[in-house]
Amino acid sequence: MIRNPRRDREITRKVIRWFEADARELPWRRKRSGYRALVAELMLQQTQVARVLEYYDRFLRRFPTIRDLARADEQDVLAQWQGLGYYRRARHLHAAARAVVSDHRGRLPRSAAELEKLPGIGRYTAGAIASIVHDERVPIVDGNVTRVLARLEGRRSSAHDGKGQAATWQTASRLVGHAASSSRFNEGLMELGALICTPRQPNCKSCPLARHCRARQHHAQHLIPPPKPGPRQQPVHHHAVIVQRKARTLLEQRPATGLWSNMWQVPTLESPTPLSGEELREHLSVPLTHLEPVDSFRHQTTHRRITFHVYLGRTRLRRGTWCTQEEAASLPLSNPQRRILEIALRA
DNA sequence: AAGCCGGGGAG
DNA sequence: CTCCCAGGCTT
Repeated sequence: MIRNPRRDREITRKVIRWFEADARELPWRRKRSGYRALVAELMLQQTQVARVLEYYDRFLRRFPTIRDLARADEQDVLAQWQGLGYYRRARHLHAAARAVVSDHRGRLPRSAAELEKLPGIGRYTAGAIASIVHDERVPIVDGNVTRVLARLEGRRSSAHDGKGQAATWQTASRLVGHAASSSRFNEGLMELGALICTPRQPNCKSCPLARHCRARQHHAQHLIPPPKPGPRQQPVHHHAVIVQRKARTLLEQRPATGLWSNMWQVPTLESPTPLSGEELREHLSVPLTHLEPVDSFRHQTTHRRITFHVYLGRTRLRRGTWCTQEEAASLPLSNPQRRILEIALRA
């Protein structure tokens, strides 16, 4: 590794200048505060900006301060998060807010080291809040930065394994050490990855770092970083039974761990294979007097290919949580379960 | 080090 | 279809 401080400083200047000229106007950039950054960063974990835009302002209107969030019921927080995915983030955000109120007098810590002690905040998120809001000189590495720096340094191998990530953190740390503004350099590097140095067809003609980019010098932009093999999706079958009685629908809460934890659903039985009506009636948590299939659809998550088999059922059972459509709308539901309630509305 | 956790958009 | 996304936690 050849050190070149002049090159490093030039790179940080180029990134900062480009960012100041071409950065998008995003809600969390309008006003800066630790709380606003905290909400934005948790929502943005493994989630694209366009998707977060649909949630960010609404969430802040519902929970204007970190104390409002700490006071809220977890089900309310989950309901605000509904549809955004990775719901553990919502519970982490809620727990972090409560920790800040109980341990820090309601003031979010300013240093990356203190922030990283909060639930749901790892090295990236702590560095992002500390550097972007408070200009602390700490590096950040997310998916965008991994790609930008791998190309900039022409590191073809192992961008995603332990060694590759360590090298990327090293590079990010070295560069931010030369930056006139940690805030604008760090955010600029991510913005560059999102807008210019994109995974498939990077727009090198518009890139402020084109002259410094080793990958471009070797015409290897498309080879870096090598694609990361994803997990294989297992096929599973969810048999969901709509049970209605006097304009109310029977719902149950999912377990506290695993997929869609603590969220709600119509009585649903999961199985590796499709079940017959008899098998479904035998093993469903609710005794049925009637059962008929009405619909089916597919739903994908990172680790599963789920086929939802939707049924209409009847029961004599009176116990349980029977909800009107309005009540159900306020509960946290997965997207497929929300779709099933739409089917129930037409049934 | 690898698995788990959502959902949608791009190509 | 595949790959990716302002990752973190658990095992």
